[in-house]
Amino acid sequence: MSREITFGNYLQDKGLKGTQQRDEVADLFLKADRHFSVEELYRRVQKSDPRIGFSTVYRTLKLLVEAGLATERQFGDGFTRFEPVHREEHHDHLICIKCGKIVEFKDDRIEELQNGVAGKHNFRVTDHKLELYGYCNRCE
Amino acid sequence: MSREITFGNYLQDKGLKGTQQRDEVADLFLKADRHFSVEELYRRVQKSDPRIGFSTVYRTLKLLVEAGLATERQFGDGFTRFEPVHREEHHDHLICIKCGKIVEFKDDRIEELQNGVAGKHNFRVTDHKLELYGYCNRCE
DNA sequence: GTTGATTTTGAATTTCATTTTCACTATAAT
DNA sequence: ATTATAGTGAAAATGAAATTCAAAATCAAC
Repeated sequence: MSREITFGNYLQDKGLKGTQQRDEVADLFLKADRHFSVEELYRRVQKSDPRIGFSTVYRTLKLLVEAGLATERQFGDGFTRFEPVHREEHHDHLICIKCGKIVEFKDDRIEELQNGVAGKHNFRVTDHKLELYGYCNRCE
Repeated sequence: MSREITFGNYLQDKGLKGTQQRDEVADLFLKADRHFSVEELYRRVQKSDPRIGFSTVYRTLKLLVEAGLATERQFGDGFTRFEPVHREEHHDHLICIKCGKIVEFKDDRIEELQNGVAGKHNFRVTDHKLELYGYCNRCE
């Protein structure tokens, strides 16, 4: 009986209104399927509709997070970044500290070991973050 | 011929001055051997010497990072946290999202797998961050 | 131990990403 | 269409972090 999770459905379920701005921001964000700082997404949004404001991009991104369609991350450069959630699977990041390139990866064995560690400390893990910082082959 | 890495030696090598304030801040920080937000360390410093300012705590913490005696971390609560570096070994964190408890752990097998992943993507990893978020047994 | 060039201090100010405000507009249920 | 409610965007506010600057402290050379 559960509906598909879409931004539109989320808004409706919460009694929030669907607006042209929200749709545009969400579309651009979700279809690009990569990491965005608010600034980056704002610039992209501006190109397709210059009348959409910074606040709206911010607010929409937060709604997407609430809806479970985006996650918020800090890579330590002072800017919060958002990324679309791929419903299938979790992933982690390799970050080049020179050029900023971000590569996603996934390793089931690492996740297993993580659960083992958490168990040893009597934690129930609900989320995790693994980031590897270094130099990509171009910057090396 | 390399000298021991101490804060005093670092300052001297860089032509910086050793001051009472720096010593106090560094001492309290290093000997406490736990995570601090700047605010937290500032409060502790205030108790032993109320005339030491916020900026000095900030600046000293940054110097400690430069000296390799502290690392800077973001746990996503909006405050930068600093922790003394234990020269022996790297460690990761288990964080309770209810009470804020932070447990350190280390798992060599995870580190090995990380290096494997990085290699596959032609990255040379210089640092990494692994954080497991969840509920500790008390908050569960 | 005094000097004096230079660095550090700390209160206050500034910065800057993010959040909030508020007058106005758009949405959607009736 | 009306109306109650929520959303918008420009501007202002917020708050953690960085910076400024006059006064104070440090330290190498005397």
